[in-house]
Amino acid sequence: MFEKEKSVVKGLIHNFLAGEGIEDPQLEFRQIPFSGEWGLAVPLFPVAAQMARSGKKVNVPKYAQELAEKIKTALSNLPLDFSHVDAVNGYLNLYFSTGVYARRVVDTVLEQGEQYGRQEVDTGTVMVEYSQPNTHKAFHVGHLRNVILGGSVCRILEFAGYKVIRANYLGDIGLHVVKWMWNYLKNHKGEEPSANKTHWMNQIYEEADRLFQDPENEAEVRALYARWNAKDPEIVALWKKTRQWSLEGFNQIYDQLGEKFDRIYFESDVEDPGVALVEQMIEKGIAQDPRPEEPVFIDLDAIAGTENEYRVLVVLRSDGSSLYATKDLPLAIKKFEEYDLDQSIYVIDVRQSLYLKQIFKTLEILGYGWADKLYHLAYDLVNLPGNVTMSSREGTVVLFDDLVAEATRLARKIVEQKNPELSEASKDDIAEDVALGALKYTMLSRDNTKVVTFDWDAALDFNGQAAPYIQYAHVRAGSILRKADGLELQEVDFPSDLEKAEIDLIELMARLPVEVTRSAAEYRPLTIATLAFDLAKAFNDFYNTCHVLNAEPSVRAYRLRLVAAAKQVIATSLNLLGIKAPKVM
RNA sequence: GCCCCUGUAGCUCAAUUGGACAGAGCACUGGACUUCUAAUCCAACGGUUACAGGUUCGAGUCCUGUCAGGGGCGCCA
Repeated sequence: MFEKEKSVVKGLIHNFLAGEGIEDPQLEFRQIPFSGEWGLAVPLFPVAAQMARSGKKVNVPKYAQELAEKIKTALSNLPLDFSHVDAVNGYLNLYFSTGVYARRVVDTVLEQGEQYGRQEVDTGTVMVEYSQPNTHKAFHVGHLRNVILGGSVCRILEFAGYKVIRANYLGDIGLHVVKWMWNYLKNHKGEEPSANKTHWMNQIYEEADRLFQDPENEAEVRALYARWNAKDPEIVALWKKTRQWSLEGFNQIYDQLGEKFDRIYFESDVEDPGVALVEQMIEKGIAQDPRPEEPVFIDLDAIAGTENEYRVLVVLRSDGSSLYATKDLPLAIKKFEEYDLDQSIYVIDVRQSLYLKQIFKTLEILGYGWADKLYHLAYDLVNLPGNVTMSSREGTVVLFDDLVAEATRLARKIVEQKNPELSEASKDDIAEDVALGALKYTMLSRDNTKVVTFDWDAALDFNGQAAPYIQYAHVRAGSILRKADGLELQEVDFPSDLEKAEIDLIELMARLPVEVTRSAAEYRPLTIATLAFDLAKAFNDFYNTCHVLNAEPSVRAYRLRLVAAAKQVIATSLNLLGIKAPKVM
């Protein structure tokens, strides 16, 4: 927003330093930490350090301060809209005229509306593969982190200028599917899924998993697996039908979460191509085939000339059946055949880091030039208190629909208290927006590399640094604007003696574009989550200290614009996190 | 044994990527609703950034080592 100012200032400082005999100085702009006034800070330590390195005997901090003071004097005629300049602690601080800055930020936000913050600097097509659930099984809190992270990263990348293709990869084959079908045929034949399809599918799966412990049952499942492998038409038909149920169940969940996929890949689609690819790799001498004693493998370290870095990747079982690696290789290739990708991102938990590194390396060895465009976006697990991993065998898994139901019930109770006069339908909507928002925010407000510890109390705590707090600020802003209906939102000047609360709020709004770029570059929704909270906090502070509707007309005029702009930026940041911003709550 | 991640206030987490005084929330304590929605705000309390060295004008951030926790390392997914 201040590129022009930056380049002008940079030019002036360059000229001055050149006069001092300093060529090609390292100049950068930072934010001035003290709130109350805006400006650009130029640290002069790098320049002073340059001098020190060039042989001159200087005390760096002292010299930096001297330089800052000299430049300050030289800049007596301030260009553009700067009001004053200071030299402090080795920094040259250039302050903007408050009113001019404030108006520029607010006008920009209102002019660009929901496009404010959108960047066009990053272009290209990027595919993001995320969610990747197994059909016929449950959807639990661990899966939730993946979807929420992947979904938010997609929104942020789009907002940063990329064309994003959302991909999902479903585990629709394997022992778990056969177990499920066996139990269905034996104990549930003819049944149809209940309203909550994923829940119903999972119940049958968990029962199957228990029964599988009995050797007699296991033998039956193995027999069914053989029929499945032989492509018995009856079993294939059942598989397709039940897979569809699972898909519909997942779509219920994705709808609720606001996620949509552009391309769905099935494990079953890449199994045969994978086996064929393994045969090719054996022919080329890339893979070794000691079957039947041992499985087909690739000695990556031997090929790459490394030690203990890539290890060994097993690509086919000794009985010829496929593994994850068998299928991930052709899948990667398929993606680049179908789309012209500049980047292909895998949102998968951190435990698979080595595995994905091996897959990427193998594709490089196979000669695919795009292998360097593959990126593993790793995130850590969702554990239970005491760092206990959730396990369906232990019965410690928290299912998605149980969690959402409980959170929604609680949110609904609070809406009932706060706003009893609302219609039942809108109470329901608000409760769901609040509940899902809270769950999403919990997942997105910690770094990808950190373990999320799930506990019910924290998940259902709607106070403090949480989505409902941010949503509430948005509601308050909307409420003011609604009551101001009839008052024109005309462009007006901002005074130079703004309140601290107003200044803080405007400063945060101005940061959105930069944060979008950074968040996209790092695949970290966290930075947006932090900004959203800071914005809400600043707005609530403003709300308490600065009255809008009953302020005198000249003040009211610019504050109304400020409120409208703040509402917009809060809504945009929530949207980037995939969190709904309700109108009332 | 080797590799990766993590370690910051009692608890859960930030920290503009090496910059100015390490900041929030929760909890605890004390205050604020005849005023735009109190799902709010204000104040107070809380720190040897795991430890020890090193690099640097400057280190929570980079390097080395140690300790602690988690994860990964040939036919699981």
